[in-house]
Amino acid sequence: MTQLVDKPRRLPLNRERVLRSAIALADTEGIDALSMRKLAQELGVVPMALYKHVANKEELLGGMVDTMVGEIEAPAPHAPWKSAVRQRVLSARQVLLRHAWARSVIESRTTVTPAVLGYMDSFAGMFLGGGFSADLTHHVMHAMGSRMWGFTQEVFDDPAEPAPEQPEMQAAMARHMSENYPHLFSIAVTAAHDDESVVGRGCDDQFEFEFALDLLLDGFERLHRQKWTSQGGTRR
Amino acid sequence: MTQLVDKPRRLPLNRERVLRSAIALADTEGIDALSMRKLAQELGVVPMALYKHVANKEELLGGMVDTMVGEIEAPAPHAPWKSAVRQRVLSARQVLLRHAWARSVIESRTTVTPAVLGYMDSFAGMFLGGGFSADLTHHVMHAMGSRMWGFTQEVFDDPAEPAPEQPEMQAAMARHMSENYPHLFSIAVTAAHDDESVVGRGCDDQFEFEFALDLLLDGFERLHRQKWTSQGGTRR
DNA sequence: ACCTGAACACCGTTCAAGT
DNA sequence: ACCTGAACACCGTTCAAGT
Repeated sequence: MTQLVDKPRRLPLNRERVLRSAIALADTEGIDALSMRKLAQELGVVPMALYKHVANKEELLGGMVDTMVGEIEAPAPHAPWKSAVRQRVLSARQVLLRHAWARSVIESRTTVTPAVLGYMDSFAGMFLGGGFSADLTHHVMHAMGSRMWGFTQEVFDDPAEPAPEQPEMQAAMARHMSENYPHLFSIAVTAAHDDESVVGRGCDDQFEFEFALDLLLDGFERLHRQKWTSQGGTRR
Repeated sequence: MTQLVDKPRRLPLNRERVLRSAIALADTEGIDALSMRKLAQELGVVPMALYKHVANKEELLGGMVDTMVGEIEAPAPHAPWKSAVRQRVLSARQVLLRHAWARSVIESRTTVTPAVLGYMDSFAGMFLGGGFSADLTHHVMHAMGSRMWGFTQEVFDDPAEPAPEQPEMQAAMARHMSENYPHLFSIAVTAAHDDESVVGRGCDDQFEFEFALDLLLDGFERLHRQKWTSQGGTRR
């Protein structure tokens, strides 16, 4: 009957603790740094111990996405569809900004968990509830794409890198840009225009996101008002 | 002076041969199957031999993207901006369909090579050439996002899996869907409606892509006509 | 029931050496 | 100049064993 208290008897692992720790690790170190081995180390446990609580790495990622989805606000109950959608997307965006890894995990979407399906379902429900036909809702959901989750493909950005301090370097880079990529240069300069920096980072991502979002929502609204249907369009 | 001919003297490696082989491997086996070691094996060479022609894996991927970008049609020289953009995006889409790996490689865009910048530059040039202000062009480029490359975030799809043959299984799945995800179910059914299958794969990706693309282009056109400017909007 | 040790089949990349 | 061998520091995961 020795005292068990003396032993550093860490509370036993469970799924929630594994997921929480994985999310914390991904939040702080980035998704690439999240390996089963590192996660186990973080939890003071041998790698294989994790496999009792999570089938494999894929399921771990799925679980992480599920808890992230849980953080997105529910749709406002009696709001008109447009503001309900808008608010929800922006809420998702806030969550995504807290969990930068979620973007890339959702992109490589081997993870269509029930929670994810549930989110998409309730998302579709906002359009249907707003009187959209099932047909239009379908296309509109596709058109939303990843914007449903609050992110855009940021395929376009940093045409100019931070360029640390040296004004000489910056000038050389600006010249290089203007010579080789005149169009990108001119739009970068315009964006920076009312900002401090000249070439780099003069871009308000939130603004760009809402610009595209509202463009889409306005388009949806127009089609909805016109009772647009794919039968009347060019389908097949 | 022995005959060199007898030795299986394979033509020496060079960057192009490495890239071509890498693309072929990624095209057929998928991007995950592309490792430096497998690629070396394919070329009948030890892994380290590759590093004489390619700095590291990152640069290999960059080179692959560059040759892919080269396959995208140049913009039609005298076409109005809208059809020029439209045609170019659809051409990019054709290329992307040939090289499925390109999507994910561009997404994880550690690869902003000169060729990629060149493509984006000429893309921006189509709007500027159409009379768009630099300001509007900037926002419009962001709104295009990955659609510039001919793909959308296919975050929404296969809510129902192939379901091989068993009609009993299919029925069970349909019931499960309609109970748990009623909204997704109703829009899936509508999409499948004029198709053969009931729940799965009733979706014409090309149609969805063009739907969203045209919605955006129409939106751009409207803003352009209205001489929209971010100063007049809600910016900052 | 839960955790561990040792092992397997992979990665990308380095360094010093071969021809 | 170009390629090789052996090694390092990682992966995810299996299997049989420990408590």
